[in-house]
Amino acid sequence: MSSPQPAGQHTVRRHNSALVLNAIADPSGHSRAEIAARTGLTKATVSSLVDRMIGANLVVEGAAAVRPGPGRRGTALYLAPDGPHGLGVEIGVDYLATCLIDLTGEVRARWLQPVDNRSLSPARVLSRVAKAVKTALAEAERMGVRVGGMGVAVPGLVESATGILRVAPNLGWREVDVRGELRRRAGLDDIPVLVGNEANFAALAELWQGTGPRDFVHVSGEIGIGAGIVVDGGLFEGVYGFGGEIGHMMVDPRGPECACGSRGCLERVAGQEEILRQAGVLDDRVPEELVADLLDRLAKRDRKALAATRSAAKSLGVALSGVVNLLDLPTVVLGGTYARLAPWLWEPLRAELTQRVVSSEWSPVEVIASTLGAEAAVHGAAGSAVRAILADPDPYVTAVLA
Amino acid sequence: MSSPQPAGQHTVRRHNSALVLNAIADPSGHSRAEIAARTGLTKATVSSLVDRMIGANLVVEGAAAVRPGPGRRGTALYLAPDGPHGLGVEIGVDYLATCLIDLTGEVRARWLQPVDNRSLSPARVLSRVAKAVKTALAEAERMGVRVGGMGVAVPGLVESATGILRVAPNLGWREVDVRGELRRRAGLDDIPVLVGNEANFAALAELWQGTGPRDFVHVSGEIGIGAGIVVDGGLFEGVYGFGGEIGHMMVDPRGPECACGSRGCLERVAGQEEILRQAGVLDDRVPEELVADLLDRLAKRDRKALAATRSAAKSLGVALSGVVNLLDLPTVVLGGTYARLAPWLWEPLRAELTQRVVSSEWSPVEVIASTLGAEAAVHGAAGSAVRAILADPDPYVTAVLA
DNA sequence: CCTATAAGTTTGATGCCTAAACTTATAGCG
DNA sequence: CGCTATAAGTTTAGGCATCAAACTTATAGG
Repeated sequence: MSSPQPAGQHTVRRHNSALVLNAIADPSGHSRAEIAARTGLTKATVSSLVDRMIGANLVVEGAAAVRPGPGRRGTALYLAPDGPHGLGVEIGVDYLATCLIDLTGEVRARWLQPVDNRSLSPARVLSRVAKAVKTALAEAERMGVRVGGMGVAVPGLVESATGILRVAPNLGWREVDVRGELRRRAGLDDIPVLVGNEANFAALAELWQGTGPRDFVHVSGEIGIGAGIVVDGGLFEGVYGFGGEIGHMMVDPRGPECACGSRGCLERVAGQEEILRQAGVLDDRVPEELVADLLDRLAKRDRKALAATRSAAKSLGVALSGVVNLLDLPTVVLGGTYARLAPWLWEPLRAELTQRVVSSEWSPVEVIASTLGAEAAVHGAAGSAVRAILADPDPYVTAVLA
Repeated sequence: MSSPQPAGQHTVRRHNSALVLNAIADPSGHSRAEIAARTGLTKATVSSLVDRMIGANLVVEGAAAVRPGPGRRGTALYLAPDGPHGLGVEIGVDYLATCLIDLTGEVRARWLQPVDNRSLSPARVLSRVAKAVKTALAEAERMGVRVGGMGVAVPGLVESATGILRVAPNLGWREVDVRGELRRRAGLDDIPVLVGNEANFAALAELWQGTGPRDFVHVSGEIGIGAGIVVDGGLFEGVYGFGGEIGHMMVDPRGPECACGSRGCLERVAGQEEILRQAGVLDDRVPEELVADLLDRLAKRDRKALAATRSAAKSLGVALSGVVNLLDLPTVVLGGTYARLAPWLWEPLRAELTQRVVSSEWSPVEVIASTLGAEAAVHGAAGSAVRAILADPDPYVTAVLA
């Protein structure tokens, strides 16, 4: 826990810089005068802060806005498309993804390579990752943009203070210092690196996509089941960063045994693998094909597939109603494979939630499907870097101008 | 959601006032120079802020500190014992409690009246409460202290934005505007009133008591089972204020039917009533006597009592491991009746948590029993008022000095 | 071309903080 | 007893970010 810091004038500027930049982030483009009106600052202050941010290449002036009536036209302000970019990396179980994202959240470059990372040692995987990072950095240099930060999504428990990956069951990793290794192997001396759980980054991607809710729990089921909790527009990580573990919440004490040693864990009962097994489509094809097969059978109203999905939805509803009761969240977002299964999950899931959530009478729980595809986590990872700048631009501005 | 506010010099003073006052809150008593050193502010700034707070009667100077070596002695600063007090009210199911608390958290006056509030209409209960509030305010006037705020603990779901009690099952209340009614009936025009859930206030009392953990979940089981979640020294309330509902988390899908319509809810399976029933001590005596009987039997190693308690502990462990996995909390605090049962709950509870919490290998979950008695909730309610001032003293100071 | 209106800049004042000098108070020592 | 070193607390001058208000620039409409 860092001890609280005293405030001075610089604190004021820092706060107001963030306030102004977030007003500018509106893609419709506002003038300095409009920003002043909507932030409550004076035009003079806004001008002064905007000048600094233009100098640091966070903001650009656009064309004069067309506005009816008399008076001078304001110059619209936008986030600089060639401002600092965020680099996202995802170490998946069977692929490696990277992308470059600009301040507006637009993806400017992406890479995807299928690799079976389970069969490789962490050292080999990390050297591949380092190579991918170098490729992305080279591309950023070619584009003439600065990389302001980097996010790395991993399918495991990451200790937020140290960035150490404590365990990634589906990767077979334990105690890997992902941040340190990447710093060393890819030469990232001056770029902030944030390592985090894949489900959490996916939830953040959902948050930053469009104008969705600011409070929700995002569940995604691929190999495991992960949840990302977003409260008041920020990720809830927990004290050590291990928050959002929902996979081993117990749904049935007499349920099937789980690899973790307990019985009836959500992951074991409502995970992708169990749905496929119960639907009778589990064989040695790649997951993607199996899911496609399942969706096909669901569309054809296959009895076993429907029953399997319905049963999973009910278990998911039990676990999620616990989450919602505890955290009082108005929205559940289905991500990953659950997003694709959403049409069949919806009704039983909603029924469970309505019945079990104590406050549903006053604040009904909304269930929505994510519109982001499989790349949600990389986007979230890349986005975390640019969002860090948007949320607190002044240190970046000061560093650039110095 | 309130839109973000611009910062100015007043924001700086406000922030630093809180910083300084929190340093002064250390009961060992520090001089201005020490406060300056530990906050990072200059002596000049600290002097200026302290002068204002002395003027507003939040801080008093004590005797000169005895310190070895040469040099002038500093004057120790303390929270003013006669500064603003907090008024706490608890509307229990079968009692009404009030208390006055000073800035240091010391209880300066307390009242308790047994009343069966279930059998009375909300209007009648509220008029009793208003009377109790008036008594407390009169006592505060007699003591010559100002009442800076008031907290009201109720056993139900309170919407934080409006202060409306949506439902209190064990009281049989629905949609009661407790804040508005009390304001009207007790004439509290200029005193801030905060209405909240009893379990949440109990958790806050635990937080403010001594130097315990800043992140924990506090479970208390009286009639229902309530949880208060404290994260980073603040209560996690959820979007609408309905957070911390743990009583209807499902522990066994084939368990006994619950009044809520589901089966195997934690409250039904591990609540005080079920423990007493399974132990064979449930009759028409008052709850206090029944619990005493149970404790007696446990001390005498009564088989049925031990089995009942153990079974409840396991169920509690299942539910709490879900909570801890989700929120990554390092500590579970047992409150209310569970605190008294703690010696018999510990072992099975810890076993469940260790087995089920995914991150327990890196951050073992600590289980502790609350040292606060049945009055935790009133203390928390009263404390919330003084803590509001301590957390942000400047508006109060400005108002008093104006 | 003049007027009204609005955007954006300049200027002076205000408030809070800092640094450094200054005053006050105390122990240790000859 | 008085001198010196040391530390607490106060005073003063200066910096900095904001604000209010005056000022400059730009545009529509008559």
